[in-house]
Amino acid sequence: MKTVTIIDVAKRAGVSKSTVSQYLNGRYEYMGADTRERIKQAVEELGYRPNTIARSLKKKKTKTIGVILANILYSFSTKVIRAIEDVCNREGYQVIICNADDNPSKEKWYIEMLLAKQVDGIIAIPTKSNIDLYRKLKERNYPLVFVDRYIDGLDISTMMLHNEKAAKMCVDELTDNGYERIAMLTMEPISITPRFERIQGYKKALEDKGLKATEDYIASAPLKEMQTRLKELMALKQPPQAIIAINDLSFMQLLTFVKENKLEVPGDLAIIGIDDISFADLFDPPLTTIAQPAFDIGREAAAALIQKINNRYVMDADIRRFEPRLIRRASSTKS
Amino acid sequence: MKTVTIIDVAKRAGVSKSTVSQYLNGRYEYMGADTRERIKQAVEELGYRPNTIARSLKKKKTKTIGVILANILYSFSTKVIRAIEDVCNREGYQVIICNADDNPSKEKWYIEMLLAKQVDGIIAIPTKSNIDLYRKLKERNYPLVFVDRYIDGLDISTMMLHNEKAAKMCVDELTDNGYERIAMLTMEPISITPRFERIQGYKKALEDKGLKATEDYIASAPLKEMQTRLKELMALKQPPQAIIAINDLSFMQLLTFVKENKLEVPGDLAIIGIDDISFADLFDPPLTTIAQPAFDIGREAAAALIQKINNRYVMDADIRRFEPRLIRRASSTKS
DNA sequence: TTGTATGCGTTATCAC
DNA sequence: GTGATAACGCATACAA
Repeated sequence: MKTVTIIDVAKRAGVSKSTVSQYLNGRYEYMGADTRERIKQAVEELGYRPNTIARSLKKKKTKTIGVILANILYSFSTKVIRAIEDVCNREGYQVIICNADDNPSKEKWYIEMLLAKQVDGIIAIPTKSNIDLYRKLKERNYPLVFVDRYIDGLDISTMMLHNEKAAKMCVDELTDNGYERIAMLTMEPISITPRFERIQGYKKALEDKGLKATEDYIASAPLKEMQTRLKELMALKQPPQAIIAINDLSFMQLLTFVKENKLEVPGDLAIIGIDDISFADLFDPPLTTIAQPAFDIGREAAAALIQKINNRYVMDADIRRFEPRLIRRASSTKS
Repeated sequence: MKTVTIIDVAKRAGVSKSTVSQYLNGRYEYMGADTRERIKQAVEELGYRPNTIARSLKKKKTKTIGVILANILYSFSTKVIRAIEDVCNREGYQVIICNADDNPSKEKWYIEMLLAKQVDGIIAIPTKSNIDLYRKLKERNYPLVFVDRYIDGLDISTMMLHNEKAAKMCVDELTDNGYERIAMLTMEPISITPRFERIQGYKKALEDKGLKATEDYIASAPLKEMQTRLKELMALKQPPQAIIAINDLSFMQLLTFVKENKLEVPGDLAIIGIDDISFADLFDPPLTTIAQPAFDIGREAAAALIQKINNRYVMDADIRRFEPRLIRRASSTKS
C-alpha cells in the first residue's frame, strides 16, 4: 500500500506540486483549463487521496472535535452524540468519542489525549473535578461547550434541560390529579447539575402548591440499593401516593419495584419519570414521562462549538435552556 | 494559545531537540540522569504536550481507528462501540465513529474520509454495496474487521452471532411448549446477513421438528408497515400460535400490536424475540428473549483489528461465531 | 551520550 | 498562471 502523494500527481500531470495543491484547494482561477484537466486526470488515474494528517499539520486545524461524556450506553448520551455527529459531518468535521465514566482522572486523560491530537474543539458532559483544566482551556480561548451539566464560575456555553421546569411539570401533573404526598426518587450523587436542579424544582413546585417538601420524601440511593431504599420509603407511616423518578435509570428501578410488589398503578401509587423511555407506551399502565429534547441539545451544542471554532473571539458563554415536554399517559392520572 | 513545541523544551533544557525526542519516547538509556531530569523539568514548566499530528505524519501511524455502523441509536451498535472503545483506549487508540445509516454512498464517503485521515484500521458493519472498495482495502492488506454482517467472497474477519442457532433456540423453545404454528416477524430488507441467517435457521429448525415452514408465516415488512402486516398475518385462516420477532425493533412492533389488540400472551399468542431488550422483565408477561453477547463481539472485533494493525501479515480472515443465550420468561411458556 | 540533517505530505509565500 | 522553497512539529539515521 505505497502511498501516492501530491508529488506523484504533479509528476504525472507534468506540473509542480504547488499547482496541484492549488487545484486540490479549489483555487482554479490561477490555472489554465488544460492544466486543470490534466491534474484531474492524474488524480483519478492514481486514485490519489490527500493526506489529511499532513494538511492538518500545516494548517493547524484537524477538522476533528472530541466529545467527552459519561457513558455512551445512556440513551441521552446516544441521542446527543447522534445529533452532534450529524451536524459535524455536514460541516466536514469528524468526531472522537470518549467514555469518561464519570471518572475525573479518566476525563483528564481524555482531555489531554484530545488536545495532543489537536482537535479543534471539545464538547463535554463534565465532571466537576477538572475545573482547573477546563478553566485553563477557557483562558486560552479554546473552543469548548458543555452539555447537560453546568460548572459554576466557569462561564462556558452550556446546553441543558430546563430541569426545574421539568420537575415542576411532574409535580403539577400529579397535584392536578389530586395527589398530595409526592416523593422523588433519585440516584446518587445528587450533586450533579440535572439531579440537583430537579430536586430544587421539585421542592419549589411543592411549595408553590402549598405542600410541604419533607426530606423523608426525597429518596436517594445508588442504583444497586434503590430497591431497599424504595422499600423504606413505602414503609413510612405516611407513604407517598405518588413518586417522581428523576431519570430513566431510576424509573426502571421504580418500575421493577412496582412490579415485584404488585402495586397497582396509579391506584396504589402514581408514577411519572423524567427522560422519555422507549417502552412508556407498552408498560401496563402506559407511563407518563417528561421528554427532553436530546437531539436539539446535541445539535445546538455542535452548532455552537463550530461557531466558536470559526470565530474564536465570539465567546458568548451562556446557558441555553431547553424545554421539557410532558407526555401524559395513564400512570399519573386520578386513581 | 501559542503552541509550545519540542524546540522550546530543548532550549529550556539546554539540549537539542533530538535528545528531547529520545526522552519523550522513553529511550532513557542514551541519556545522562541529569539531562533527563532537566528535560522533565522543562516539559512540566512549559506544560508541553507532544503534537500527535506531527508524530503521526512522521511515523505513519495515527493510533486511531474508524468504526462504521448503521446507527449509533441501535442498542446493539451502542454496546459494540462501548466495547471497542474500552479495548482501544487501553491500547492507546482513539475511535472515530461514523453513522452510515445503511446508506452505501454515505458509507463510501466515510471510508474515504477515514482513509484520508490515515486511520490505522476500520471496523465496520458493512452494507453490501461497497464490496469493491472493501476488496481493494483487503488487497492492500489494510486492517479491516467486520461485525454482525458477512460479505460473501471477501474473506475478511467477521465477528457475528450464531444466527441460525439463535433462531433454532426460539423454535425449540416454542415447540417444547407445545406450539406448532410458529411465525416469524422480520424487518425488510431481509437480505442482510443476520436477518437472512435467522430466517434460514427458523426454517431448518421447523423442519427438524417435522413442521412445515410455510411462506405465509414469514411476515416481512418495513417498520412503518409492520402493524398492517401483522394484522394480515393474524387474519390467516390458520393464524400462528406463536411469533418470533427477528430483532428488537420488530419485537417492539409486535408488542405494540399485542397491546393494541388486547391479545393475551401467551394464551392467545406466544412471543419471543431475538436481541435482549431492557424491559423484558417489566413487560406483562415477562418476555422470553435471545440475548447476543454484543460486548464480547465488540471486544473481539477490536482485539482482532489491533492484532492486524500490529502485524499486517497475520491475516486470518475467518468468521467468528458468538453464542446466543436463551432467557426464558413467561411469554413463551405453555398457555 | 548528544547534536545535525533530513524527511513525513501539505500549504503558503513568493518569485518568475 | 506556474514553480521553487520554506515551513508545520516530530522522529531517526548517522555523525560527533
